[in-house]
Amino acid sequence: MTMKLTFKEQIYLLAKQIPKGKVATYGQLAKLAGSPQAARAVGMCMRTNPNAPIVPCHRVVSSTGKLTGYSAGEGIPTKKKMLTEEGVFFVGDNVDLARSQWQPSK
DNA sequence: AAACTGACTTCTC
DNA sequence: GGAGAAGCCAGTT
Repeated sequence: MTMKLTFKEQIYLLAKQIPKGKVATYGQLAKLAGSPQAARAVGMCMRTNPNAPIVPCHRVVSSTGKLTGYSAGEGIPTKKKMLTEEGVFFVGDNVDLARSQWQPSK
């Protein structure tokens, strides 16, 4: 049978699929991974894993578009800067999800 | 194996 | 829309 990927493995695979200029919410990834209520677990995976270069965790934000946590650089400020550079739309300090949320194909 | 933790989400006021 | 409280999940100790 197939190798059962751990929850975080799936999260990483999904995160890597987020296109530049778009963002996904923790809950969104959780849902795509098969656990709609595991948004919290998703955040933890990002935090407990220093694989920043292979996983664009800066493209993952909260359901309100707020930038929560970021271990690299200056933290949130750096995260916002990176997203802005990629062309993500902002409304103040929050991402304009209406325009910049990733919409994966089914 | 149990308890604690946390980069979440949703509800109510 | 902001502040506070409760619920849920997987990982770590």
